[in-house]
Order: sequence, then C-alpha cells, then structure tokens
Amino acid sequence: MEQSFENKLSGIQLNYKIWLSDKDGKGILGDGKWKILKLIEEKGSIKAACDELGWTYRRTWGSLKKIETFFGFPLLEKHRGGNDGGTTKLTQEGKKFVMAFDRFHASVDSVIVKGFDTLIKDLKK
Amino acid sequence: MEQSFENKLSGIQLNYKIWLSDKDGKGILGDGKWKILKLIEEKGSIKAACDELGWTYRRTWGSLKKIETFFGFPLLEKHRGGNDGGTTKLTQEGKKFVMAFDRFHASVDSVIVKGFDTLIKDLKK
DNA sequence: TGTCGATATGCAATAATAAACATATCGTAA
DNA sequence: TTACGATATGTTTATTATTGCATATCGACA
Repeated sequence: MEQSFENKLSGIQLNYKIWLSDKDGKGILGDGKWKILKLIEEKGSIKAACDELGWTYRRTWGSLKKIETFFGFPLLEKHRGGNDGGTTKLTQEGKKFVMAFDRFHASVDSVIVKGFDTLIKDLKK
Repeated sequence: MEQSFENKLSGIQLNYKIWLSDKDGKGILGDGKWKILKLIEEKGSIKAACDELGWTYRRTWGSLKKIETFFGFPLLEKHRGGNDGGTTKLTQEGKKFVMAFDRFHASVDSVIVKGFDTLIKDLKK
C-alpha cells in the first residue's frame, strides 16, 4: 500500500460553510438563506426561487421565518393575491443584508481557495 | 418595530466549518477529525481524547475509519493490549496531514474573522 | 364576483445523524 | 496465565432534519 497522499489529492475537494447565529447557535442565517434571498429578488417570488434551486417551498418558508424572527423585522416584502398569485421582493434592510454578505464572501472566498491550494501542495511534499 | 440591524448585531455570532471531501461529498475529513487527531496525539489514546471532548468512542472510531478508508493508509498507529489497554499515536502521514491543516486554518481564520467584523460594520451603516 | 397562483401554515411521514448499548479482541505486566 | 483497559465492531434506539401532503388565505383582474 502506498503510504503517500499523492495519488489521492486530485480526488479531494474543498467545502466550507459560513453562517451567523444567535448566542445559542440558533436562529441561523447562512449561505443557503443568502442564496435564496438573492434569487427571490431576482425572480420576484419565493416559489420561483424554490423551483430554481429545487427546494421545497415549505422548508424555504420556514427558513425565511426564522431569519425574520431573529431580526424582528422583515427582510422581504411579500404580497399575496393578484392574477399572478403574489410577489416577493427584498426590503431595504434585506438588500443591505444581502449586499453585506456579498462583500463578506467576496473577501474570504479567494483566501480560502488559496489556502486550500497551499494545503494540497503541503501534502505533496 | 425598529427597522434596523443595530440592536441585534451584538447578539450575532460567526460560525464556519471547512472540510475536505471526495468528489461525492463523502469521506469527509474536517475540523472535528482534525481536532481529535491532535488530541489523540497529545493524550496518547483515542479514548482519552474522546473523554476530553465528550464524544462517544463509537462515533469517533467510525470517523477515524472513514478518513483512513479514504486515504487507503493509516494516519494513526494503534496498539491494543498491555496493562494500559492500548495506545494510539499519529503516523508520519498523520502528522503531516495535521500540520498541513494547521497551516491552512492559520491562514484563513484571521481573514474570516476580519471579514465578519467588516460585515457587522456594514450592517451598522 | 369568481378564478388563479403565490403566500402562509399545520401536521404526518420519512430520512439522515447521532447516541446508546452490547461484546469481542488484544497483549503486556503483575 | 489472568486481569485490565483500550481498541474494534455490530446492533439498536433517539434525536433531529427534511420531505411530503393538505389546506387556508389573499387580492388584482377578467
């Protein structure tokens, strides 16, 4: 058996998750919600965003409830009724939050990827 | 209702996890295993490390099995029997892996924390 | 004023994960 | 050669997370 990482390294992939929580680790708002919030704004409805990501409406709705419960004010402006059934878009606060998270990710993503490259190189030595 | 993040920000905490997987997202080896590997080396046994972290031996053993199955060679040198029941320490490869992950974390941790600080500041604006 | 499709929500079923229980194996030192 | 405590592993029970099903509500518009 080859006692070396070498031939396994190409099969390794990097994963990471970053999220915010309250002090009990609850009320989580992370990558998933960030993604869906962006997509809701883009598509104009929760349902359309769910379909796009293949998520169940039920689960998504529960997630969105959590984040708004945590902050105590809505990040989404939801409208029911109408010929199109209803629409949803981000509130001012929602936009601010999404943009802040955008910046956050932009600042850490490349560093993590770079660190991973170094890790792989270290294992080759 | 206050439409501002301001008064909630102090209750928010940062969380993140970084891990490596095979192409199917399986064979995971991340922060948990990194931590326990270091502790096993320090304590000299799997059991002692488990007790320290409050993890079940069964679960830990399963985790360690996974990582070694993935690489195809042991990261741990395990000994059974003896008056002390047995001991475990890292192999050369185990040490290399742990050290590489040490470096990896050292290079990304501060950036992530700094990014979080900026995120919070952004939400205050 | 009836139709439509999305929002809104409860609840049962199911899957995924972790914990708990049980037991066998090993080898050294007394 | 027996006792000890850690390694090693199967099985089962709990916990939690996710899915799926069902159903009510809403309001612009035809």
